[in-house]
Amino acid sequence: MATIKDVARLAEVSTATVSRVLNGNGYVHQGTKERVAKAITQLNYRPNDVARSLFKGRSKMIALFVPDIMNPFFPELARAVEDMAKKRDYTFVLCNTDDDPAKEVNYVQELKQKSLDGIVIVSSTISGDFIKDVDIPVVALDRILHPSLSSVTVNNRQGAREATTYLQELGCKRIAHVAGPNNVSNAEQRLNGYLDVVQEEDWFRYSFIEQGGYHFDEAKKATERLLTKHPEIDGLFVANDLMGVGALKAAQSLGIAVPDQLSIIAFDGITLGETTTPTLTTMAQPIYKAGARAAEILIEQIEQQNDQRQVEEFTVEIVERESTRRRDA
Amino acid sequence: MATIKDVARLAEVSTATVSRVLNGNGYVHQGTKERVAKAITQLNYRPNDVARSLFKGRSKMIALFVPDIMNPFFPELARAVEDMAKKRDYTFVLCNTDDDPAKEVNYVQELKQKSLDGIVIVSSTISGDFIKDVDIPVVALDRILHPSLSSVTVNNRQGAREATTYLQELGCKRIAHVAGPNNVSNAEQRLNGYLDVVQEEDWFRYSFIEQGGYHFDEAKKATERLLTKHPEIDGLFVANDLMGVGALKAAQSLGIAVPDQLSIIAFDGITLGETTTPTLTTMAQPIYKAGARAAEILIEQIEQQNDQRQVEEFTVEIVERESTRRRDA
DNA sequence: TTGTATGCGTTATCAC
DNA sequence: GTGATAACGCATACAA
Repeated sequence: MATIKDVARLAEVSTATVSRVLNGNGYVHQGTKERVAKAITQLNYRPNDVARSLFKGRSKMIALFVPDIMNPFFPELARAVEDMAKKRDYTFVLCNTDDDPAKEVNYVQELKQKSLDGIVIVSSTISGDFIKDVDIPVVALDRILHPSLSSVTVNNRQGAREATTYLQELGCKRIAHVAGPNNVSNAEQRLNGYLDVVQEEDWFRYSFIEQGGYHFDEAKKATERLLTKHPEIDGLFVANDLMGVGALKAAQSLGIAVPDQLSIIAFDGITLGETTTPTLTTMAQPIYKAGARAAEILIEQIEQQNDQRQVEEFTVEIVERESTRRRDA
Repeated sequence: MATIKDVARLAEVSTATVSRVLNGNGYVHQGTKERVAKAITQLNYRPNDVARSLFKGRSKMIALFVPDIMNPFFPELARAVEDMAKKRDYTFVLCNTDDDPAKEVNYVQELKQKSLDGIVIVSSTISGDFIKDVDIPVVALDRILHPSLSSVTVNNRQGAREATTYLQELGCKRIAHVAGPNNVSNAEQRLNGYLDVVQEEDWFRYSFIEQGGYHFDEAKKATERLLTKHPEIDGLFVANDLMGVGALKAAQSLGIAVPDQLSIIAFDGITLGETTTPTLTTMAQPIYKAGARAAEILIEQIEQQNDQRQVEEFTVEIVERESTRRRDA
């Protein structure tokens, strides 16, 4: 690989001048500029980003932390962040944290050694105190982590209210909820939204709620428990789509017809919900937009175009598919 | 961040000595070693990887190129490569190429400026001539790219034969194929495996084959065409699971019962096939193992533990689920 | 408008 | 055993 010295030699100028034309800084005579440009193309010269990083202390790299890219919610988020990174000339690093705080801290450590410029993080486990002391920009995505951080989320509580109300309007009389993990902010908000709507109903009891931990299998079992102990359930709000598919499977295994006997609505709007039979009604997030916006905020923060904390909340929208149907009166 | 100089000063030695204890190179007195170690912990010193990279010309980073992480085949591959990277102390960069040769070339360019150490690539579009001239190690995964490259794949042709034979053994008399794109090596191999089994059958005609381009929607349409023009089809081999789900949907929309009237078997073994109704029978690849092995070979090549080209082929295995059933005689 | 010199934080070479 | 010091490739402060 040619270096800036080779270019300087060929163009018969100093390296400083080459650097100037490279970065468009300072004055440089039109004629020499052209000589340098010619030398650059002749040698097919590309600046060494590592040397640049060393000098600048910045690397033009950002990372996305997700619990596990194999969870079908995250690929679209990853794609969005990567697209924005590329658009802004950043390299995209992906880290799977398994919701393990030790791994998260370890990643931060290693990436800082590489002068990583910033992190978009989806996490509920990392200590807020740790993350606020990380001295590079961090943007929380999908879940709130710490009040000092910028974040991009959706209106989970309101969305959950709408989902539950939708089931009511369909004519469901007994609406249960398969909840996400109780230490995750968005799961709590979805639970609260559900409670907002049903808590005052005379039939309501807490036994209409079961934990599904955002996992397919757990949700399937949770749904089986719900439908067994409360056969009167005719509507189910599930905290995310992955669990929603688990719920679908549970109903099937118990011989309960969806949507004829039971309407199911979930949350997220991932593609998975379009491939099941019946397809899954859901409160769809603008997943791609949220991911892209998080990356954009991060980059603005890195480049100090906008240094202050930003909190953005997108709106979810119902997507009616086959797993819900109006009940006959 | 503390630097090696700070450590040297605190331990009252030279930076050279600190470097020695850091890397375990050269002789250093036990006592000084301890002093240095103490200074390191006291300052919470971490070496600057950028400076190291600049000196060494290597970055301890590897990349994975995939067409699109949103395609459900790739997240497991990405996870595998990332896990192996982490295990060997490499940082993991993810690139979505959209099967666009220009983007691929551009990524290579930019990553080389960052001294990226190597690439695991899933691609059918990049020019083999270009990639063989990339002067860092490259390992092809899932698809063959160029004869000079190391690669990790599966026995596509044999797997396709087994899938087709399996349908025959089930009693299917007219077996059609929804094929992948015709410029992709593994898709061609799967098509050939199908042909190996059915080409000599007297009923066989090329109209039993339709292109699905490895896309859900295309496969759905292709299947509708197949089942419309050949209502006698009772067995379908689909070139991958994503398309298999599309085929399932097509059959449903035509009112054809799977597996009662039509048995469907696909290829890959991704999780998606477990969530459909009926679940999808498939020739399952050891996706995670293949990804991990590709990364391992890459790293061996980078670290010159094993410099020569490696070609590994894993074996696929049938996973019988609900989309196939023995036909009554 | 351009060149010289210095530093970014490491590692390796060569003395001592 | 240990310490100066050059070098990795670039960008900037300062001179000219």
